[in-house]
Amino acid sequence: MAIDPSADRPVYKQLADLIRARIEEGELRPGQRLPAESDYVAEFGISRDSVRRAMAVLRGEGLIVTELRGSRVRDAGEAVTVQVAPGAQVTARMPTEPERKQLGVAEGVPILVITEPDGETRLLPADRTIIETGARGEDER
Amino acid sequence: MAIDPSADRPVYKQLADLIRARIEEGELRPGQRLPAESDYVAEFGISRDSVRRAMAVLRGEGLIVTELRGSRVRDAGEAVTVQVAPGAQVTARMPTEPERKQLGVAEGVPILVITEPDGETRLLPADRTIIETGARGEDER
DNA sequence: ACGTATTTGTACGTATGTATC
DNA sequence: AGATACATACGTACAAATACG
Repeated sequence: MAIDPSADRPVYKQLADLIRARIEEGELRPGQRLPAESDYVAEFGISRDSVRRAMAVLRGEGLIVTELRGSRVRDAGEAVTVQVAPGAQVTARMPTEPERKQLGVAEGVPILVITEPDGETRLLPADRTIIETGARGEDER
Repeated sequence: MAIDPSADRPVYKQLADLIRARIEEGELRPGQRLPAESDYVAEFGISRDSVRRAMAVLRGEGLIVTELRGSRVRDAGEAVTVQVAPGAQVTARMPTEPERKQLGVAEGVPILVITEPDGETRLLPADRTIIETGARGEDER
């Protein structure tokens, strides 16, 4: 399994595919540290630029998180179940940068937008929230 | 309003902030074409690299879409309202690349994941979907 | 406490490809 | 055909944060 620079698919997407597959197969497990960018550069003989693009793809998919010390496979984290009133509307979008900071959401994680019947809106981090609809007599959390 | 390369905040984020503000103020309206990357290069005397990073940020936030002919402000598009059964669970996440293609979702747009009480799951593009919950009995309150 | 190594972040340059106008 | 504009991909360099001896 290698990377073919002459293939139709861009190098960085090939690398993203490859790493994604390793994550999905469990070869890279949640919480586990990924090899450094320079490791991938050395392993596949590609530019750091391409490696960083691949990482950006995976971050955008919420599969990994990257810190200054390296990237690791995101672990699901426990989600809190939130009850919403009947008639509430729910959708989702990506947060803007200020929202992301304010809500403490990682990159690549959408936010759930709940509009209650009374017009109030709530923003919740999608990776830590499951919305349960219209069920009777249950509490949050 | 300009960009200060010596500021703490990275140039590309400053530019993203600036363009985001123009969008939010309505100076750049939905559907409208953004200036070309080279225009921003010229306007602020920064590298194309920085401009492209800024664009990537805004794409990631779902604020703009970029095509080969340029970028434009995403227009909300009509959202379809979907009813879900009481007891259904809803969350959201970013699609992986294959999912994104299969569902025809633009970059920077999350997907809603609906799990019905019977275990069936549905994936829906969040930018075109509003979920309305528990429509059993309009005389709830 | 300090310097060094590691790793990612940012930012510049250049070049080529490809699709559109 | 030519100009324009974005996509990809290589290179370099330095900064900043963290970890380690």
